Amino acid sequence: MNNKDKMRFKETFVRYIEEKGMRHTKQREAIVDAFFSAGRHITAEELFNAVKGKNPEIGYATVQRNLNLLCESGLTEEIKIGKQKTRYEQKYGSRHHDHLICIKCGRLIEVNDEKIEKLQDKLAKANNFIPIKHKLEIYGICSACGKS
Amino acid sequence: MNNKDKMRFKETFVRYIEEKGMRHTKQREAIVDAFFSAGRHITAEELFNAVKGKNPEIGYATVQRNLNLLCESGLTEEIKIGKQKTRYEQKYGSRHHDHLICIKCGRLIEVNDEKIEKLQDKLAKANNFIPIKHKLEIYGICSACGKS
DNA sequence: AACGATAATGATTTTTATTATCATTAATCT
DNA sequence: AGATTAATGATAATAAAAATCATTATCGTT
Repeated sequence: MNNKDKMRFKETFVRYIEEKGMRHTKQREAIVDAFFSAGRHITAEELFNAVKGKNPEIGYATVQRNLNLLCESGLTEEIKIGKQKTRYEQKYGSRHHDHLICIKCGRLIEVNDEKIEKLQDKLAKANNFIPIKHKLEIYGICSACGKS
Repeated sequence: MNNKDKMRFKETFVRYIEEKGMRHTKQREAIVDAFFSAGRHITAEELFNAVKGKNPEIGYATVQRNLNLLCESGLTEEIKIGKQKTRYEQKYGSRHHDHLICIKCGRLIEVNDEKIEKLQDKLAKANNFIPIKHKLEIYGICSACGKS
């Protein structure tokens, strides 16, 4: 995700915050910034530690709360895999994608298939179901783990 | 799921138990039986209450443990949706299927599309990924909720 | 059928992630 | 600047699932 996307992401979030009559704070800013410097699929705890580097006074609850806010705004999404703790993935600037999940090393590979997307919509409609979003996870062995 | 399937399911489970050097107990029997009488997507708590009807002395931990065993054996699968508590779905005798999930009423609709299945395998292989299983969940509004 | 080894049970505690509480702080409006 | 009230941070509460452990029950062996 490039810098332009980051700016847009932050602007979108600020707009969301303002629309809900919420306030802009140093902590929110720090959390959103750290969210980008960190890896694509981060846990609340990891993000907390990352933010603490520059803002030692930050509280865990604040990080958790703001991650929840980001999710509510639709800019971010929770990823839950098996017994792992919830990870957060930012959605802005990245097209929708599905995940290949390695059951050996836990690697997440982002993939997309337009045909599958279309067939999913068709499948939903055939059941008089209005599709809003979907989640496709394929579990298996990644190329690295397949060699050993 | 008919009675024949139930018998096969139980036999398969017994075989699994024996292979692992585990023992057959009244509680296991009662839990597996209740698992069938109950709905298709049941929580550990619901199953516990169901079993307690006929076996008041059953412990919660025993139900949980045996559900975990069923999952390990592959006969049963966990379904986690949003913040809901884990539900368990028996897999034996029912072909693989995906889920349409109504975000209004929570209804689970089981669906299947052979074309999607094949494209998924293709997608995985294009990434040098060996697919083992997958999970497709389409969230949206079901026909009943769409009317109101 | 009784014995012994040990798996399973059931009551309870622990763990772990997330949410709620609440006094204090700080952002925003007038 | 002052008032209002949202946000924070420390902590407690929740809740689901897993771990612990003394007791019970299963099952192969005799």
